[in-house]
Amino acid sequence: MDNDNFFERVYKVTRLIPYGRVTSYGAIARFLGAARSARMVGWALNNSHDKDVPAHRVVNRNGVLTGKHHFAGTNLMKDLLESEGIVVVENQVKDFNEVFWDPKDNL
DNA sequence: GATTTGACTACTA
DNA sequence: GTAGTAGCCAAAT
Repeated sequence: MDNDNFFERVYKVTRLIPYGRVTSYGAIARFLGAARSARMVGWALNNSHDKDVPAHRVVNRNGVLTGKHHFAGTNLMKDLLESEGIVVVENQVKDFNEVFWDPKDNL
């Protein structure tokens, strides 16, 4: 099943992120019950290369695109976010609190 | 099987 | 408000 692994769970939640919205690693981790495993979320997304996971919509709690360096292009993450209507300035999401989406909102 | 790492978060100075 | 350190859990080597 795709729900057996922690990774798959992260992918599923990340895929639930609506258009023009972003979330934080901690939010996803907490939603999965691994409140203190935010780093695991990042690691899971690292494996999401083969998955259809919008990892560019996941940022740290500060709204900073910490993982942009892991993307193919340096500005790929920023470009993707801006394409969704999200304003990104200096690798940081503007109005992060407004575009922030919590997985709990899906419940 | 033990050690290191890693796209984080929270606390403390 | 900024900077540095500690804690955390799970996978990779």
